[in-house]
Amino acid sequence: MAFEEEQKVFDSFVREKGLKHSGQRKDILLTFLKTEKHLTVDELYTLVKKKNPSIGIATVYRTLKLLCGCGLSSELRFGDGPVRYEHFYRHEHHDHLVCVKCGNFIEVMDAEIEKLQERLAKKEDFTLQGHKLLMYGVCRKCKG
Amino acid sequence: MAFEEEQKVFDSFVREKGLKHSGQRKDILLTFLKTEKHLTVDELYTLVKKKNPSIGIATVYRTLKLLCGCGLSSELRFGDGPVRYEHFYRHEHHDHLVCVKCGNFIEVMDAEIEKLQERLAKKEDFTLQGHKLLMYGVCRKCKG
DNA sequence: GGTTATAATGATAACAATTATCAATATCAA
DNA sequence: TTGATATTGATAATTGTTATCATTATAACC
Ligand SMILES: [Mn+2]
Ligand SMILES: [Mn+2]
Ligand SMILES: [Zn+2]
Ligand SMILES: [Zn+2]
Repeated sequence: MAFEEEQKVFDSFVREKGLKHSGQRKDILLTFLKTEKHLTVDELYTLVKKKNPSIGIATVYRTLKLLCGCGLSSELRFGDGPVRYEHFYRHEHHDHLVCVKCGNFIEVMDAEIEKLQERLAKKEDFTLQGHKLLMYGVCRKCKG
Repeated sequence: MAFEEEQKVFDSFVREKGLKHSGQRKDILLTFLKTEKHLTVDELYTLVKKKNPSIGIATVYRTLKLLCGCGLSSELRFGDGPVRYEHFYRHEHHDHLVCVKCGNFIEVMDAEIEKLQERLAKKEDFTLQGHKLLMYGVCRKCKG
């Protein structure tokens, strides 16, 4: 079974918090890990049901919260619609170019932008902990 | 009466779209304009009711959509919770430092960051139309 | 000014996403 | 093995928002 490291991260988190393991959590975790996409709860729920048809959607909500808590995942919010979850563990920080035509997005990173944000925060005597930068526009494909 | 320019913007929009004027829309517009805050629908609804107690919240939702449509306002989405509306007309573009302790936020602008976003988009052959940058952390006050 | 087509309104139902509740079940330390 | 307690799935409740619809208001036309 792959994803030993990620499972170890989750195990420590569970132990540390006095939680318990469960088959459902394992199914959800592994399905999430093997699907390298920005998934909604519902999309992940549909995928996990193939492996475990009796799973409840509430458990998917709850488990994704845990995955965010232990640093394996992080939330992504576009306009309205449901929250999306992306991989976080051992994935470099990145921001997103969101295409307003097709809905796809491109992952990008710019060290200078990151640095300038720090400078900006310092100017306001603000301790920066994180940020979300969403850039909207039209992607290459959709420009035809 | 103040805000003649903003009212003119709204008037042209209404005329152009074949809509009609109404007392409610005027009340909502003026209350929005005189309140220089990042308001939720509910907050604005509460304020407008002081002037016009019979107003319905649906009309506030509808009118804020119009204000965004004509460029007088724009939406702001933090984590979860309701959408906030801020002034847009004749307000320079800016981004936000959001304090995770007190919930307040600071408006900031950095021309270099803006420029670098353009560069980043161009590299991906992406036509940039706009962006939302939220920076999370702890503000001066909350650091004690 | 009165007529009339049509847009706007407010109440409220419907909806979507999420969280809370709870009885039944599973986990795991002792 | 036992027993305290965490987890589960179903589903009710909640929140924020949009849709519906009968009634009312607006404004172009005469
Ligand atoms: Mn991503
Ligand atoms: Mn602002
Ligand atoms: Zn596209
Ligand atoms: Zn603060």
